[in-house]
Amino acid sequence: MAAAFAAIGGKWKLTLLYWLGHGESHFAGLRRRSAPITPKVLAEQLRELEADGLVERVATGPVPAPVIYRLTPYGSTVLPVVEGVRVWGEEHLRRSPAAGTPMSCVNAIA
Amino acid sequence: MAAAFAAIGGKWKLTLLYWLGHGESHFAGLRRRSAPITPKVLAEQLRELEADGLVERVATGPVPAPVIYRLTPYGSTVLPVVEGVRVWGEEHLRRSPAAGTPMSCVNAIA
DNA sequence: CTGTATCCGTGCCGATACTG
DNA sequence: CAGTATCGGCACGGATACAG
Repeated sequence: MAAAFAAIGGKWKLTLLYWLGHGESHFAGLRRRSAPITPKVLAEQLRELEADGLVERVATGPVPAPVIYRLTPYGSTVLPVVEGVRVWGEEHLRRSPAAGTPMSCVNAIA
Repeated sequence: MAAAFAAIGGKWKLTLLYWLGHGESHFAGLRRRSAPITPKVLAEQLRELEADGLVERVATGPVPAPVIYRLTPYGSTVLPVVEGVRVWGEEHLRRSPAAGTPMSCVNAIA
């Protein structure tokens, strides 16, 4: 429980994993899709995901060239979990629409 | 995503839901099983879970009498999600045993 | 036994600005 | 484009003590 939470418990990690589950992406792409995340936080969360072996960075050439982020095979194993959370979250929204707004830590709509 | 995180993203909520999924329990029982949670935080998290309709309090008599907490029918719908997270967390522990110790927010072993 | 009150530390996140 | 640097805030969680 706690271990899982440590790996995917960041504010944006589920969102990032969700988008990466839809295909690899570069920094700016993730930033756009996960707005309004700041570059600093995005870099932090990506580095943590990378440290946990869920995500890998692949450089595509000499700078300036987009750096691609993609799920590792291991990272793909969380997708069902992420999807489960997402689906339940939608149900929860339908049940109590207020859930989307009043929270402080709720900005991303994945 | 964000809505789900708001509902179950507290530090102890997954753990509490897990235990409650194993049967209703009283305050002290939850406190013991979720050690080292403090009474203040336990009360907070339970109240939030209650506000989200996942958990209900039932008084069993005049004080001093144990107050029972149990999942609502709606609360039961998160159990699959919780279980998914838990199972993945175990896998993750096996893969990187370090995940259990270095994190700051990792005390509960559910 | 079931909580509440008070105080406090800090982890997490954010804004802004800057660099290769 | 892909980040890093610096600074700051504040909500969240925690310790301890007390109360019905």
